[in-house]
Amino acid sequence: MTLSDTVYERLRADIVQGRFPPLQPLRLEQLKQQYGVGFSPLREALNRLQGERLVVSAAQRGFRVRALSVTEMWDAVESRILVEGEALRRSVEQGGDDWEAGLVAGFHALSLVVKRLGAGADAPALEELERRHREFHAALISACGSAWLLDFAGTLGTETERYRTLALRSATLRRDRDLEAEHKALLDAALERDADRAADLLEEHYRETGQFLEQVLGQGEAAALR
Amino acid sequence: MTLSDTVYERLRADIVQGRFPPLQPLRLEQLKQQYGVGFSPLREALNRLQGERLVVSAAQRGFRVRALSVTEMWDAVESRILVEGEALRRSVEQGGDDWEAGLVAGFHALSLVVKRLGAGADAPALEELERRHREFHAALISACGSAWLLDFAGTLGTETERYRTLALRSATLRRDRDLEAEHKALLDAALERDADRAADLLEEHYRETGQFLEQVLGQGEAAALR
DNA sequence: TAAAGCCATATTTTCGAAATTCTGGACAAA
DNA sequence: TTTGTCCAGAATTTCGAAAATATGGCTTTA
Repeated sequence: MTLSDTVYERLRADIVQGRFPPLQPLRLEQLKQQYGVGFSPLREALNRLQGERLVVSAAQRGFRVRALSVTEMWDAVESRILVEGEALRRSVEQGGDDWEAGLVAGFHALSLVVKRLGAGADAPALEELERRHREFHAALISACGSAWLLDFAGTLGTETERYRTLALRSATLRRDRDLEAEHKALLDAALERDADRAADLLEEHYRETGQFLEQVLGQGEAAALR
Repeated sequence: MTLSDTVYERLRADIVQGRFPPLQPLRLEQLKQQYGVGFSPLREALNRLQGERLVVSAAQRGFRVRALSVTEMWDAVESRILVEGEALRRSVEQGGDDWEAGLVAGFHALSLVVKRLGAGADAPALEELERRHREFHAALISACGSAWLLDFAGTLGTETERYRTLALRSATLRRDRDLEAEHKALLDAALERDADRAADLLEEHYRETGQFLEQVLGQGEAAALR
């Protein structure tokens, strides 16, 4: 693993988890201090992040964290529904035993951390929740057989993760929403090989999240979107 | 425009048009000579190309041109049908006067170069054809309103372009296929605001191209896929 | 003969200095 | 007052050398 790779991962995490707010200029001199590396690995990492649409750059004017907006959030959510919906359908149709095993394992791991959390949820616990959530959804579509769909799903996943971390800083999940039940229903539909129902549930799941995000972002953290 | 940008575009064109064959190692010293720049802009360009999946890299082992294969080609084609199909539907539903104007203009420009080509087609003429073809398809989906779908469509477009340029070097377009008619039908369906028909035609159009590519790649240029 | 260790060479990766380019404010002219 | 120009400071971009790492052939050993 090169220095570039390390710095890439650290920068990525710092952006996704909102430690660099949207639109913040990423000054090389400062990052050099912060991460303790030279210009070269920094610029390489930033160029790669540009490909994932986490940063933007203008010639001779350096890099900035990409902006967030409610409009853009809905675009990401709807695109995700399209891409992951199709990937899920294919997985349900083509997935083998190992796919099913991965699903069950992923759901169980997610349930455990959800229960453990209960009411109190500090930052590292939320990160763990986010990670297992991501892994469960990755497991759902893992047998789709398309590298491109998985690629796009990954990009959209980190994109929407930016909004989730932003929202969860100011609000806690609505009590009237039973996330565990939504995931359980998704798991059941997948195991029963009901592709249409699974895709519908996934669509519903993501739209709900979108509405939640819109609500929170609209009121509380509007400042963070500028 | 920085040196990085320039070198990025040149490298990109050289890969897409097959002047660097698949799997070819991209040695920095050689590229340095070839493009007359230092290491920094080269590595930045290569890192960005990695994000577009045109090159791959392994730590301490440099960069290579990404491989091509028939399997991967079909994945790209099918993903393209999904993404552009949805984008086209939305464009047909939401597109305004300027969208229609762009469509008609794009189709006309494409027809002109197709007619001018006739039988003889040298390399620069083929590049022009490819450009207008790309622009017509871009115009079709340009009013979809989704930055993400346009982004994915662009990536898949350059990916499939790699296969087209490879195939067109060894084979000429089948005579029994009337590309102009296919495009005309697509244009008509779009202008008549028949989203379903347009999407079906687009799907057909891309699948036909896929079969053509499979045929050519399977026999003639199989060596180029390794 | 086969396997393991080692060295010379080729290549990538990183650094810090130098060159280039932008920004914002002060000053002058209309 | 407004507009335009110029300059100093700040930031990005580029370069070439130095450090770190892989590769392939050679020798040694079992």
